Amino acid sequence: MTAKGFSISELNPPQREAVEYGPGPLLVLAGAGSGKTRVITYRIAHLISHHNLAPAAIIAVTFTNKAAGEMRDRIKQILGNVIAKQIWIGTFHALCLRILKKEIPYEFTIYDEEESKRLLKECQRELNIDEKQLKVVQLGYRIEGSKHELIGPDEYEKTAVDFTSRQVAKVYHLYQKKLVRNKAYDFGDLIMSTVRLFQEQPELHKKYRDQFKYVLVDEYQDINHCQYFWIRQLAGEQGNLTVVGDDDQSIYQFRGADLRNILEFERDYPKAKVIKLEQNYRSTQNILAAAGAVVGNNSGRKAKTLWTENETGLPLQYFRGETEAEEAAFVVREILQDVYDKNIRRLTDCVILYRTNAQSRPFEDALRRERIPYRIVGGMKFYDRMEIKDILAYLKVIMNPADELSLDRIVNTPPRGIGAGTISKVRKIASEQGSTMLEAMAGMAQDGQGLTDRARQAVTAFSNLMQGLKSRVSQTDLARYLATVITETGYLAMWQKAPHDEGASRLENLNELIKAADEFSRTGDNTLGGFLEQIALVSSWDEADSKDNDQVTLMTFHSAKGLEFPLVFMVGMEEGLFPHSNALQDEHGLAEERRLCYVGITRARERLILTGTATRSSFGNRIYNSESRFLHEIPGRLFMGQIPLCHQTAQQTADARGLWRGKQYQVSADTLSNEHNEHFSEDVCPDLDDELGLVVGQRVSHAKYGSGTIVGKQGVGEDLKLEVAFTRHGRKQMLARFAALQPTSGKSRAKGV
DNA sequence: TCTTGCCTCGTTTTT
DNA sequence: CGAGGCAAGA
Ligand SMILES: Nc1ncnc2c1ncn2[C@@H]1O[C@H](COP(=O)(O)OP(=O)(O)OP(=O)(O)O)[C@@H](O)[C@H]1O
Repeated sequence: MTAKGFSISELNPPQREAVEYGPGPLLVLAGAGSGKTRVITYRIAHLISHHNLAPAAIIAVTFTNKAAGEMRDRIKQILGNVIAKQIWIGTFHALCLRILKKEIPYEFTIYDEEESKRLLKECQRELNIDEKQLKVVQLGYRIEGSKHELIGPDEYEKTAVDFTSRQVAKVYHLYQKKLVRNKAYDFGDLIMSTVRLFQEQPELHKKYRDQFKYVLVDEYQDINHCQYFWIRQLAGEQGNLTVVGDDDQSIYQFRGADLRNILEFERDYPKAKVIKLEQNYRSTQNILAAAGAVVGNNSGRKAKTLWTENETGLPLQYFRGETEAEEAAFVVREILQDVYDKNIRRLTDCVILYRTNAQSRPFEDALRRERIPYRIVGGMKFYDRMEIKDILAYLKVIMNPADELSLDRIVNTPPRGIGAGTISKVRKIASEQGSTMLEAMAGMAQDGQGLTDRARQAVTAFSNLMQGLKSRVSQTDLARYLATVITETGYLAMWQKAPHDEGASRLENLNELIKAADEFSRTGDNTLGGFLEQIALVSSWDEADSKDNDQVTLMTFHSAKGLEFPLVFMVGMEEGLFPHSNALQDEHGLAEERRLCYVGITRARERLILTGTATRSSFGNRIYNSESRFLHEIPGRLFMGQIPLCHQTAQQTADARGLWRGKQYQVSADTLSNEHNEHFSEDVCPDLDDELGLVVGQRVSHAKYGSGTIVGKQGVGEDLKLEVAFTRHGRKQMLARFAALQPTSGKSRAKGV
C-alpha cells in the first residue's frame, strides 16, 4: 500500500498503529532509536493523504530548527513541496514567534541571552543591588526559570519571602517593564506571551485552536510547564494531540523540563492511547546493552523494553590518555584508520561528543594537524561575535527605535564623542517627554538643550545618520543595505584602521554577514525584520549546516539529541567532568547526567569508543580526574582494548598503572569473563586513585562545616586539595591533609549509586 | 572622552 | 588561561 511515495511497509506494526491511530490524545513512549521521529513524520503525511486534512491544520513541534527542517524535507519527499511548506513545523520558539508577529501590531525585537543579561545588569544597577551579592547569572536563572513555570513578576513577588527572592522580584518587575518599553521579548517571553495572549483574548485563542486540528510534539519529555500549557491551549483537553518521547532521554531539566509532563500524560488526557515501540533499528546489541546498563542505575523510570535484530557488533573500546593531547591523538588515529586505512567509513560518519563546549580545543588541534576537515556545532556562534552583534544592533534600532539596549550598544561605536554624560542627558529628556532616545536626540540637535557644542554636534550627526539609514530601508536589496549600514556608520573604517590581524578577521566576518543577508533574501523574504527574526532563532545547529562536505562533527552530548552516527567517540569520561561536578550535588543532577550518558551511547550505530584522561588542564593548572563512574556501570565484557580500571584483573591493573598506561592495551572481549569483573570490581578499585576514599561525589563531614559533597579535586598526596560543597556553608576549598574529612555513608564512586 | 592595563572570576548543558 | 570589568591617566 503506497500513498505518494510513502510505504507503510517502512513501519513495524506498533509504529503503523501510531501512524494510523484516529483522533484523540496519543502518547508514543519508546526508547532510543525506535523510530519515534519517523512515526511523527509519517503520521503527518498520513493525516494529509488519507484524511484529507489541510496542511495548515497541522502543527508539529520539534526540538531544534534543524529537526524541523529535516521533518519538512521528509514530508516534501512524500507529498511535495507545495503541501510541505504549508504545515506549521518548528520549535516552540519559532512557532510562537510566528503567531506573535502576526498578532502584535508593532515591530519588536528579540533579545538573546547576552542582551537579556545586559538588561538585567542595568536593572540591578538602577535598583542599587550589589552585583557581587546577587550575580547576574543567578538573577537570569531565576527569572528565566519563573517564565518556564509561567510565573510573572506579580506572582513571583507573592511567593518571595526571603531577602534574595525579594530582590529578584524587584529586578523581575523592572526587567519586564524595560522589555515592554524597549518593545523587546526575551526567549522565555516568546512562549509565555503567546500563552498570555491566548488567555487575554479568547477569540484569538479560539482562532488558533480551530485552525490546528492536529497537534504533534516530538521530544515531549523535555518540555517545560509553560510549553505544556501552550500545547494544552492549542489541543484542548480532549484534543487531537500526539506526543512522542522517552523519559530516559530527558536532559533539559536545567531549562525547566519537567518529566511529569510525559509521565502523567494519561492523567492529563484520560482518554489517551499509549503505544510503546520496543524495537531499536539503530544500534548493535553491544551498544544497546551498554546503554541499558547505564540508565538502569536510575530509579523511577517508566518500564520499557528495547531490543534489536541487529548483530552483536563490535565490542566497545575504552582509552585513557595521560593528557588531553594524548586522548585527542588516539581519537584521530582511530578515525584515520577507519576512514583511510580500512576505508570502511567516511568522515561524516564520525562524531566526537563531549560534556562541555570547552573540551573541543585539543580535538580541533589534533584534527587540524592531520588535515582532517571538521565542523563544530555549538560553542561560540557566528552571530555572537562582537562585530556582528554591533551591526545587528544598528539594524535593530533601525527597525525598532524603542530598543534602547541596542541603541546603547551602538550610540558610541565607533567612538563619535557621545559619552556617558551626554547619554544620561538624552535619557533624562527622553523619559521626561515620554519619547524614544532617538527622538529626544533629534530635538536636542535642534535646540541644543544643555549640551556643549561638541556634544551637540556629535548628537546631530548621529541623529541624522540614523534617520538617513532608516529612510532607506527596503529601498535596495538586503545585502546592499547592510553594506551601506556598515560603511556609513563608520564601522568599516574603524576596523580598517585597527591592527591588521584583528581588523582583517572582523572585516571578513562582516562580509560573511552580508553574504548571509544575500542568501536570506534569496529564500523569498527581502525584509530586514525577517532577517533579524531568523537570526534571533538560529541555534548553533543551523549555522554548521554544511552537511554536503565530508567532515568529522564535534559537539556536546546535548546537541547530539535525536541524531545518529556509525562511529561515536564519547570523550572526557571522567568524574567531575562527566558526570559534571556541578551536577553532583543531588540525586536529580546525577540522574540527569546519567540520562545524558544514555543519550550519548545510543547515538552510536556500529562502533562506540569511550575515552578520558588522567590529568587535564583547567583554569591554567593541571587537575587529576578519576574515571567516570559511568564507565564502571557498563559491563566489562562489552569492552575491548584498555579496560576501565574497575573491570580489570589485578594483573591488568598493575600493567595499566605502569608500563601500559596511556597505551592501548589489547585484550579480546572474551578473555574477560564476567566473573573477573564481579570478583575484582569491589576490591581493586577503591585503593587505586583515591586516598582515604576521598573521591568526587563522596559525601563527607567536616568538624566545622558539617556535611557536604566532594565536588572537585586537585593535586595528589600532600597537595591533595578538595573542593567541597557543604549543605549549610556553600563551597569551600581545602587541603585534604588538614581538613580531616570523614567519608559518610551515601554514594561512593566504586559502588555506583 | 577614550585608552590602557590590572584584576577578578569562571566552565555545565541551549531554544 | 582568557574574557570582561573597572579604575586611573592622557
Ligand atoms: N520500521 C523501521 N524500519 C527500519 N528502520 C527504521 C524503522 N523505524 C525507524 N527506523 C530507523 O531507525 C533509526 C531511528 O529512528 P528515529 O530517529 O525515528 O528514532 P527515535 O526514536 O526518534 O530516536 P531517538 O529517541 O534517539 O531520537 C533511523 O535511522 C530510522 O530510519
